[in-house]
Amino acid sequence: MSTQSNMEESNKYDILKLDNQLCFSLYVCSKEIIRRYKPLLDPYDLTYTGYIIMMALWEEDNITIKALGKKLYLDSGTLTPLLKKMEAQGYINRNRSKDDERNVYISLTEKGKKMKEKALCIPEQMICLLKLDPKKGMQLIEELKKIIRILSEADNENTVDQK
Amino acid sequence: MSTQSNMEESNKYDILKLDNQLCFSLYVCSKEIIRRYKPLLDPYDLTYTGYIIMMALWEEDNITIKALGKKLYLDSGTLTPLLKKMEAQGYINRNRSKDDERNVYISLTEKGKKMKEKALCIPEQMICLLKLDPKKGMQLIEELKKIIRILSEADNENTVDQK
DNA sequence: TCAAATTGAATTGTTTACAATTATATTTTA
DNA sequence: TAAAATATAATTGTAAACAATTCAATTTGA
Repeated sequence: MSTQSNMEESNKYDILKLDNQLCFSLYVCSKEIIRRYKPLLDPYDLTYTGYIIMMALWEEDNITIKALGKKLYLDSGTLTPLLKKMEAQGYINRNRSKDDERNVYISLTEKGKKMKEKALCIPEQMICLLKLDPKKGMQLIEELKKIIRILSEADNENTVDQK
Repeated sequence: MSTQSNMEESNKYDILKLDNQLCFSLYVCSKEIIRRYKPLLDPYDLTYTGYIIMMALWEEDNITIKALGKKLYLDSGTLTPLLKKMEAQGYINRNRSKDDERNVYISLTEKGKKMKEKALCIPEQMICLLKLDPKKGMQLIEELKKIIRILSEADNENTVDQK
């Protein structure tokens, strides 16, 4: 449909068209989905970023900010203020390690743990809204992870020489 | 690989895992790609958002902020300050319509038009970095557009009744 | 062992992004 | 035709996000 057809003449500027930009589609798609999370997360007074922090902790509790950032592809500049807010909200605790005082461990409070059960309806509702076929969805996720992997490998190639 | 295998036991909380979240993959993928645009756009002193504004205008020059926002999925709160900056940089002009003074038309300056030719290497370099197979890439784009379409249809369903 | 390098979190500054509101212009309708 | 409704940009306020820097703790290695 929008791929090259012999009806529309093609020219060298086609690669500059928004319709042919993978990144633009990703950018719009991710923003538009995240916007739809808002009403689902409002009852918990969490933003999407707060929600993925909770998901990371439900998978693995009591991890450092560093490890959390690696999982979520976020840095301390984003996480630190957000985690302080979530601590104030009673979802998590922040504990500086006695062993190595550089590390701050984040752990779930009872409230944070209890939320997991109630949160089950969030992805359920989102899958429904997206009319997502589970298989198709997982395939898409795998494609995206492949891209993410390629990018981080490209980074490594540019940094192996320094040691 | 990360889909259901009979090795790992599955439980009802699987849908809450980051690995199974389409939105999270989209979010990371789009952020990580956009971050890689930075060095390519720095020579033009444009951010990714400025770049997609340019792409929109290269496709269709002299359109209203409203139309630009619809194409790019951005609202005036984002566009107005950015367009003012890009006008100051000499890429575009902003003209309030004489016919209907509510409309502000955005058009490319000569500098803005000239950039199109030089910009060709930007998607080229990105495709190379992503090691993207053009066909696979377009398929992925179509999948993403399908999702975006479903979301906007869902919005319409919730607003048809008001008239 | 102690200076230098590295690490992890926090801070600072800038840019995006969106919701909600405001201001102005235009269109509708009573 | 005047009031009400609608449309478009601009503004305001808040939250993310990241780069770059700072600070303190730890590790390395000379």
